[in-house]
Amino acid sequence: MARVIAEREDVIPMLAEIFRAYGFEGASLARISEGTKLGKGSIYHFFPGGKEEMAQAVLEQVDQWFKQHVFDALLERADAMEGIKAMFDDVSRYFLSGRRVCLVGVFALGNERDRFANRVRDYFAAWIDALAAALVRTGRTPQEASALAKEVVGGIQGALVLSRALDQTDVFTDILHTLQARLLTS
Amino acid sequence: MARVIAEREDVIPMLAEIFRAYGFEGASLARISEGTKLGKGSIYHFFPGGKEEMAQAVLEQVDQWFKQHVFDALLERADAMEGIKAMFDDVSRYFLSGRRVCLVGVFALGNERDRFANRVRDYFAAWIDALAAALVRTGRTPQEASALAKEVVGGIQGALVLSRALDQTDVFTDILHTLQARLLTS
DNA sequence: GTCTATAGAGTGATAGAC
DNA sequence: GTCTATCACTCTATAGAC
Repeated sequence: MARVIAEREDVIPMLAEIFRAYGFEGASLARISEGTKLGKGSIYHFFPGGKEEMAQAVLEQVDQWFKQHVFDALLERADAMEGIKAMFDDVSRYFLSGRRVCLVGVFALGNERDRFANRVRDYFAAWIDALAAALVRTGRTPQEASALAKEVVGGIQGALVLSRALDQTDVFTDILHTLQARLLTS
Repeated sequence: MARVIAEREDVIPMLAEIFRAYGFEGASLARISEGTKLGKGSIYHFFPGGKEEMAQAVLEQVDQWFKQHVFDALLERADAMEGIKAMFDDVSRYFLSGRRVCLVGVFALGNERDRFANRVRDYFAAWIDALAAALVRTGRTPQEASALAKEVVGGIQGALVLSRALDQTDVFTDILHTLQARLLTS
C-alpha cells in the first residue's frame, strides 16, 4: 500500500472548504479526515502543527490567490478601470456568485480572529490598499479613494452574509453590480 | 440553599454574548456555565432542549429587540427620514460601534445557518422590508428602495466584518455615516 | 536500510445530554 | 455528577521508492 496519492498542495483546497463550512473550531479532525479522504496519520504528516498549521496554510493560499488574481491586476494594469472591472469579475467567480463564503470574513467574525489576527488584518488591508491605489489612478483623491475602497470591500463581505442569509445568489450579484457602478462613474 | 438567583429571561442576554463570541458549535456548555455562573443542571432546567433551545431563545430576543427599536420606527414614524436616522443611531449603539458582532450574521455565515434558516432569513428580510418601506415614503420607487435597502443592510454587516478584521471601530462608524448620507440625499 | 506517505488504534481531555 | 461520544493529537506499523 501507500504510495503518493496526495501531496500537501492538493490537500489545502479541501481543507479550505472544510474551514469555510465549519469555521476553525467546527472543523473537527473527523470532518477533515472524511473531507480529505486521508487518515489522521497522513494529515499530521503534512501538518505536524495540527489544525493551527492547516489553517495557516489555507490562509496563506487564499492570500496568494487574491494577490495574484486581484491585487496585482489592481496595481499593475495600465488602465485602472480595467483592473477594477477585473476585480469584480474575479471576486464574483471566486465566491461562486455568493454561494461560497469568505474564509477570512468567517475568521474575522469568530474568536478565530485573535489567533490569526495578523493574517486577517493583512488580507483586508492589502485588498483595501490595492483598490484605493487603483481609484487614485482613476482621478480620485486619496481620501475619497480610501473611503470608497473600505465601503466596497465591506460591501462585498456584507453581500456574502446577506445572500447566504436570504439564500438568494442574485442578492450578491446585484450588490456587486451596484458597487461596481459606483466606482466606475462620477 | 437553592433560591432563585436567576431567571430564564436574565440568562438570555448572557447566552447571546457567548454565542456571539464563539458561534453555535464553539459555545460549549463549559463556556456557557462559566459565562452565566450557572451549573449545568440550572441551564438544562431553563432550556430542556439544550443548546438548540438556547440559541432559539437568543434569536427570538434579538428579533424582538430589532422589531421594537428599529423596524417599528422605520414603519411607523410620521417622518420616514427621522425613522431612518433613528435606525442608524440604534444600530450603531447596538453593535457598540462595531465592537460587537451581529449574531444573526455570524449564524448566516456558518453551518448554523441550516439549523436556524427560517430565523436567519426572516431577520434580514424583515429589516430590508422595513427599510425599503421607509425609503418608499421618502419618494423612492419600490425598485430603488428595495435595492438600496439590501445594499445598506448588507453594508452594515460588511462594516462589522471589516471593523473587526482591521480592529478599528472608526471603519464601522465611517461606513455607517456614508450609508446614511446616501439614503438621506438625492 | 532509509525515507515518505499511509492507516488507524489508543491517549487523556472535554463535549453535550440528562 | 454521570453518562457516552467525540475532541485534538500521538504513536506504532505498514507499504513502496530509492
